[in-house]
Amino acid sequence: MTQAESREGTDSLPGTSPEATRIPRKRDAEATQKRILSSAKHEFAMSGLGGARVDVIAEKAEANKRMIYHYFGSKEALFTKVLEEAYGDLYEAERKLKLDHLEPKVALERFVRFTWNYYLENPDFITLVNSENLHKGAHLENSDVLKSVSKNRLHMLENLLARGQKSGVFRSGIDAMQLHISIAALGYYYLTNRYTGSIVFRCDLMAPEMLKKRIEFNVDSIIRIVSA
Amino acid sequence: MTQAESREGTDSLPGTSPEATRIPRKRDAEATQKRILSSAKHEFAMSGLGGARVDVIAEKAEANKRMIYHYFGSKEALFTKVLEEAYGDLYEAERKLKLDHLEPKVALERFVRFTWNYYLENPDFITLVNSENLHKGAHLENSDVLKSVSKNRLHMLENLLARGQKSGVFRSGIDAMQLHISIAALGYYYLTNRYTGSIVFRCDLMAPEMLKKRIEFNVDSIIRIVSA
Amino acid sequence: MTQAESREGTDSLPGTSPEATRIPRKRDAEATQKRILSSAKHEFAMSGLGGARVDVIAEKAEANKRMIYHYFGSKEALFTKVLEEAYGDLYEAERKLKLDHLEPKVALERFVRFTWNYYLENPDFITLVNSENLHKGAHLENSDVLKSVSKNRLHMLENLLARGQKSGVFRSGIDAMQLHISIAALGYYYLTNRYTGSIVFRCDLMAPEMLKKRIEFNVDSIIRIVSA
Amino acid sequence: MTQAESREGTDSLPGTSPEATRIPRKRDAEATQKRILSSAKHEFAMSGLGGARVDVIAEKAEANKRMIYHYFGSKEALFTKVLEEAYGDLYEAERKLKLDHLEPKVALERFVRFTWNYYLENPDFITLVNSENLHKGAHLENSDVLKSVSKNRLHMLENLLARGQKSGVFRSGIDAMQLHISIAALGYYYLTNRYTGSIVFRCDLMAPEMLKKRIEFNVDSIIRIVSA
DNA sequence: AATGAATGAGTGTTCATTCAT
DNA sequence: AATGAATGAACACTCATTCAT
Repeated sequence: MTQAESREGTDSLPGTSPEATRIPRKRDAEATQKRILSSAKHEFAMSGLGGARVDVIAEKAEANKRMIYHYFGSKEALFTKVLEEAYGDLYEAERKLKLDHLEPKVALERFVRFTWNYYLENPDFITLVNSENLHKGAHLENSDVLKSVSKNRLHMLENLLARGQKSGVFRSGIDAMQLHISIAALGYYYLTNRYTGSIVFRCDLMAPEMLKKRIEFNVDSIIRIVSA
Repeated sequence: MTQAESREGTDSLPGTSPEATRIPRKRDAEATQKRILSSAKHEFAMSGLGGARVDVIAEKAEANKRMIYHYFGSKEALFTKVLEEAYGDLYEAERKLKLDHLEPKVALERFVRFTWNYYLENPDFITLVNSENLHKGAHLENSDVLKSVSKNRLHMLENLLARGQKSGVFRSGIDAMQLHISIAALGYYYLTNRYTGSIVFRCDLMAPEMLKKRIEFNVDSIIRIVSA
Repeated sequence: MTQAESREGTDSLPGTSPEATRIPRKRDAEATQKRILSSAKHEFAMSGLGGARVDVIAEKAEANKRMIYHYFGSKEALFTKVLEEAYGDLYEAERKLKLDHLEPKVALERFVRFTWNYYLENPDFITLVNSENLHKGAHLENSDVLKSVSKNRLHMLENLLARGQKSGVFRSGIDAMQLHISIAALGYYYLTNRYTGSIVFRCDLMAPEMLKKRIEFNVDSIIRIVSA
Repeated sequence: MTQAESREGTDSLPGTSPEATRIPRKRDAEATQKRILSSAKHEFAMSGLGGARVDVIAEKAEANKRMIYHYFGSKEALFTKVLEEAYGDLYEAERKLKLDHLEPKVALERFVRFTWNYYLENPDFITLVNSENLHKGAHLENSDVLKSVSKNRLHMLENLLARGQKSGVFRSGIDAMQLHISIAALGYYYLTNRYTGSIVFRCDLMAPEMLKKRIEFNVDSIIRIVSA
């Protein structure tokens, strides 16, 4: 199962200006893989693992179907790769937040809003995760990538809670994982079930003012949950 | 889209004579439909709409595949029926709670625990709802059954909040729908993502002590959210 | 793996004449299976297991491709069935020979000629067996059908040899299996390699006079081998 | 299906000056071709023409797939080349036997044993020939190589028979070709059908003592066939 | 001389659905 | 009421071969 074997990296000859003379990518193996991954992500998110069609993924990636098997081995392996990337992207975005220097309450609010916005702006993530859970986590179970990427994922929130407790704004005894899950839950559930929710509650849950209402409710809820 | 409410329940009451004059039990058309629905619910929950196999549904229902088309018209219509039943069951269980005579805080806690337990005991519900949302609610969009069954769904919570506010235990200005969604969210998210969650957080989210921790955290959270 | 499940057999109501009123075969499951088997035999013989095309088999059987999987489960299972039938047919033809009442030498000659003619008239048999041996016997290894059908296959020849030895026309100490194999070999090899043979020996091995020459040579050879 | 006879062989006619000064061992083009041929022989023998995979042949030859097309033109042309080599090797081995100075009976026995051993030690040969015959000899039909290599193939046996007849140990009127074919047949058939044979006769035809039994039976049979 | 990227036509197999009884 | 037979379109995946470097 070859993948990303087109490692060439530092081919910038000394003297060539920084990004300027980017060599046009041999015959574009890397670009093809990227297009396939992107297309696959979209299709898997839209239709689930079973529902997505390899032909469609290939077509939308402007690649030959055969390339998918050449680079990823199978539909399921491609799905795994897509999931790993999706998690990786989220975690990287989380890490970029840099909340350590902010006042704990402000930092927490920022994290809640970030999580909400990430779901809103990356609707694929939610459906991908749902798909994987429908399959009982079979594709990530043995994923070293996910394991390495999700290591120490609670550190940030733990630090934040510790700081808040020390300064007296947060109560003590809060389980970081439970809080983390809750922050995700309040946004995720609303968005993943927006269709049935809109029918059941007879209103458009995705209307801008509804979205605004929801994020404010969530921020307020989380603050209340942790407040001293 | 046939309805066929399939009423039968407790048939042979003690004391009724042998086979007596009891109406000859409409063959077992009704029973067949029930078996199909039950089998379909399980299969759809397990594999999604696309992943479920009509053959398997028929086989597990000990019915002929043709019967599915005879009674329900199509796989999608069957899926719709299954969803309607699933929602109907939840709402009926909710209605049976009878929280009106309880102290507001107690009643709310009871509702949170009920919701959590319902998800735990009816894991099919969660995956069915996920499936329908993957399909953008297409099967329930025009469902009169769902509409009628979900009418006034917030009444109970609204009354509860009003009572709590009047007695001073709940703060004012709480949006019943947002709260309702949050109560569901805190349980639903944890359970629907239990597989990826267990990988990411490196622990068995379904271990009894973990489940206990979670429901207590949820109850505490909701109470904090509404408390005055 | 359903197969031949359309057993209905003794549906001849008492009173209906013997074979006369043959019921017109419901919706012809049996006939379809037969057509598929026959078509498959031909295609497998012509192109081997790997080379045969399921589509072509279906088409030539005037059946839907799906039926192949309905009745036989897979291409390989179909191949197995074809092999079992092919062996069954040969053995049945062998059994019909009734050589017991013939003078040993005459009987042996008859058997040699029969074997040769069977190969000539059933060229499929040879290529099917070659195919199966290319696959190291994987499809017949666990075939109960073959095992049961090939039981006591040497009896006839053993009896024949015993009779001949007693009457003094055959020498003693002849291994029935080796002889059996040799009888087959002398015909089989000539016919299975008729194409390369014709090239190598620069003559048409299938020309009528060549065939005649060959069978006479074989008869003579076998008789010499066993003669006292 | 392009043929592209892939002529390369002996193109440097003796006397052409230019290249004169000993060609510097064409890089390792020659070695690559050899590795490809060897790998191809094995794969074709194992899986047949249709079943062999160009990728696998290339991989096992530690060569690039493209090289196969560069040197041989097509899969079928490669197959042809493999066949030609296989026949060439057998004939060369035959020629090396030098039976002319041996007593006719001894010489014949030696030839029978040689043939058997060659099949045993070169199992590829048998399956290759079977494959080609499955394809009706299409790849060797127009092979000048095979034609030239198989010229006068019967000479040796004809001489041997003549010598034996003259000395009175062999009977007269024996067709050399039929005998040649029979010698091959008795070994070839046993070995090519060893898998189905072992199932049918319920014994391991490849067990050392069984092989011994067979070759002795064959030697004895051939001697009886030709004896005066 | 040698190689990885790319392809289109095809493989066996599966599916929801309809037909005939 | 119930069933086995039948179907056509599609599906994931494969292959020999060619292109570009």
